[in-house]
Amino acid sequence: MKADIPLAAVAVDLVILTVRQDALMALAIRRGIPPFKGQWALPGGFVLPDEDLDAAARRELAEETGLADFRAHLEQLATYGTPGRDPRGRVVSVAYLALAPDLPFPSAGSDAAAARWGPAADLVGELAFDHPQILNDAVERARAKLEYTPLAAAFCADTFTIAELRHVYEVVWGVELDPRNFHRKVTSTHGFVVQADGTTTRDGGRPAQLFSVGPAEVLRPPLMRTGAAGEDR
Amino acid sequence: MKADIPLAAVAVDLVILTVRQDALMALAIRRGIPPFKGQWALPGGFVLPDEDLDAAARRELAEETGLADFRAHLEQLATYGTPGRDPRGRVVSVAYLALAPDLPFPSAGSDAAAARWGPAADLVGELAFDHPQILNDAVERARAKLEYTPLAAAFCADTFTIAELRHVYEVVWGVELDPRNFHRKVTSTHGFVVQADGTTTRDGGRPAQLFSVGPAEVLRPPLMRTGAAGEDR
DNA sequence: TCAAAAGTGTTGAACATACACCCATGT
DNA sequence: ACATGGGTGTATGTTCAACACTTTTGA
Repeated sequence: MKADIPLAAVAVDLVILTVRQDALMALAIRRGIPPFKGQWALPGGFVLPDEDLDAAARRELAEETGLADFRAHLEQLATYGTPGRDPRGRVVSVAYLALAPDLPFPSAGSDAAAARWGPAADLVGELAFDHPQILNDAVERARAKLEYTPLAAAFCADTFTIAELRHVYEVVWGVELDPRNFHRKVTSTHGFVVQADGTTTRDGGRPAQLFSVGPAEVLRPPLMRTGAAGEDR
Repeated sequence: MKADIPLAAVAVDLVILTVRQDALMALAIRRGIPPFKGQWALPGGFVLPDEDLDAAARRELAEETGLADFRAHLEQLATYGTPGRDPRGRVVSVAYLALAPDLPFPSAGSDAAAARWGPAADLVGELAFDHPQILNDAVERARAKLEYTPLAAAFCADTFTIAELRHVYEVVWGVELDPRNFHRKVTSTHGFVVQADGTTTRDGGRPAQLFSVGPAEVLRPPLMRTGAAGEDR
């Protein structure tokens, strides 16, 4: 490569979101090494030579969550490269957004002294680097994507009830949805969910049919818009 | 910076789209230096030390189009960093999407022997590097964004008629829209367009009211969906 | 006066919201 | 039996596609 081309370190940072305890949560890592040692930050790390960006993100996801071959949605979010964003020098960071179901993570990985789930709203005020901005962008992206993709199911287990799926929308959007209209809408949207075997009463009341995500078809039309709540009078 | 952190060159590549001659066109540069000398590619260049990514994109936009202080929409698209995508070595490229009105560009810049507008559909088969993929992603993004943002006006001059705005949608989406329903929809969507002074007959027929983009307000609701054409019988 | 484009009115269909109401389980 | 959540039916309102019709210019 020509000598006069400026070089930079390339990192990937992960915003791993999940719905947990009625809140939208993100995974944060307590930094075990400088800079910002002891502070919370997004999980991430440098891209290896000859490693693809997506592969680096997937590797970090597996490392930090302690789960290999992890069933989660992962997509590139945006790239942050403002000079001075990392005191070590020029670091260009490619941020990724991961949506995961609520699983009890072993967490705590390589250079991390600790890891924790925190409400996204709270973490924005605690993270080091420019990670608050990245987290904000990630949450905004997630909110937007629920509107026109069937991505909400990425927050659920392999099989789920319609009510659990509705809970995802309610938490991510901070609204209440009418259970009856939501049920109709989801089940009548072709390709969104497909009936799975069995029912469950884990939410109490009448047994609920289990569903799983539909086959990877194209789903162009808008899937969900607001649709406010209502009460029987 | 620690010595064992792998470094990479960071570039910005631009997909500059415009609507021209009833087609969605992109700006291509004939490369004046190796690699791929003589072939067509997207305009772009390396990010300077201490230069922000957005600033680098804006600088390249000004350089390649020959227009400084350019009134165009510019947003980050995605980042491409597959090892081997550039034969010179590890190059991570942050792609930007620009939407410009149809202006007669002086074009031809620094290391470019020539520049030309080409239909996006054709250029996909001609570009060097992984630029066909970048162009594809850009067109897809542009198409999607017209649906839920007022961005179509970025393809128009400072003032425009509703018919000109409709033409943008028709070309980008490859559909025909009903002029009457489109007119009603656009003018009744608060904050999309505001009446400007004067009328024009440049499209023939009855003089058309001129409009300009509304003040930078929030426009969350979906602005445009298909809405096929129809004929009076 | 005719063609061509701008713009308004109206109607039937599709869809969304807000509920009443019934169903199937655990306690 | 009754509380709890699952799921269906239905009326009312809103949005949208289709298209008839009027307006205003240039040729």
